[in-house]
Amino acid sequence: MRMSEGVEWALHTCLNLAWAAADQSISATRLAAFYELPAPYLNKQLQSLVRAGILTSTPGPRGGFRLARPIERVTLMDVVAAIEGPGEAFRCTEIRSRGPGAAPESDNKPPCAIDQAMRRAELAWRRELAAQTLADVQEQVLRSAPDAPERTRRWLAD
Amino acid sequence: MRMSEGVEWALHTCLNLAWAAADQSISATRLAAFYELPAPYLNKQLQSLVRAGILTSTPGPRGGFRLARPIERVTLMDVVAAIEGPGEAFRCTEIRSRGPGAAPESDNKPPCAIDQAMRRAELAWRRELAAQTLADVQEQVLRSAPDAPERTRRWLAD
DNA sequence: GGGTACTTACTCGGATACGCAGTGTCCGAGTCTATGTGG
DNA sequence: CCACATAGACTCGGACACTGCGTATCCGAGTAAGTACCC
Repeated sequence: MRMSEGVEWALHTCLNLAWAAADQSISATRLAAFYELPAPYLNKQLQSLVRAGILTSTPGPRGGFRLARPIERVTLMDVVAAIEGPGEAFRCTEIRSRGPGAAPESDNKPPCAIDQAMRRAELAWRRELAAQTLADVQEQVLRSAPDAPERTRRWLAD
Repeated sequence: MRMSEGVEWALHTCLNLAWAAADQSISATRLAAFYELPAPYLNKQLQSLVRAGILTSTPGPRGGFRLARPIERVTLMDVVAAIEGPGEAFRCTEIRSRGPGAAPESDNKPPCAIDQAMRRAELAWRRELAAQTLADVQEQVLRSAPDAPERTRRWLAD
């Protein structure tokens, strides 16, 4: 079970957009160059964020991407769901109702106990992701590297 | 991010082994037939469980698989780790230290804030998985379908 | 009748193909900007 | 000098190849049981 690498890219990029001026659009090319990432592929991920309503995109020269809303209202769950999709990691295929060991019809009504247990764990994961906003992460970065914002802002403006 | 289907197979199969007599080995072929699963592939998954110390295998006629220890001491985390591997879903590739936006050397010492946040969520997931044993799931099944154990035991003994 | 060697059939275990999602790349539609021209 | 038309360049957006992992399968090594045979 491996999460898409695009999630890491999207999170870092959203933070970079937060450091920059709020009313400034930054092109995918420049955002990609900041980390030496393949620009077209990052663009693909950013489009997912636009579809999810996290970013807004403006075409044409001087265009690019910007945050659709303040990062205080963007949770890690939002970004993960935008990139990875809303589907759950564990998907019960109801094998209990197949084969000679299949339970009678009446027993299929109660939910699969294994599915329930796995869902409970995954719900804890999602809850933790939803509890943390990008602003929280931003604050954490500020504490460990106070000069990061200014340095990022300068490079993006260059 | 999709979890391997083998996890579901492994969990159901471990419960089936728990229903059967503890000192009885059951072959992969019969375990697979119970749900009409491809026997060789299920065998592959069971081998992972053996390597993880959850099952023990005995070759030769009348051989097969059996639980290595009572299911009270087998958590969902054990099974998931055995099939999916110990690696974490989100893996920080440290893109912050690449490219022109790379932080100075001294700033690389503090851990990546994004990595920390993602680890926190994944830790909650793992904690919830480790908190539930197969015995808990078994008990849940008993409440919703009290006749399932006897039915499973009979079919496997047939 | 009892012990022994052998054959047999069945089991796990690892090595081998196939398919699909994630990864990476490319080109086209749209739009703003800058320039050159005419009034 | 100002307004306008035009050409240009830059942007996003979706459509097109490639790679790696998960899926599925097969065959060989090993073992216990059952059997036939000999003492």
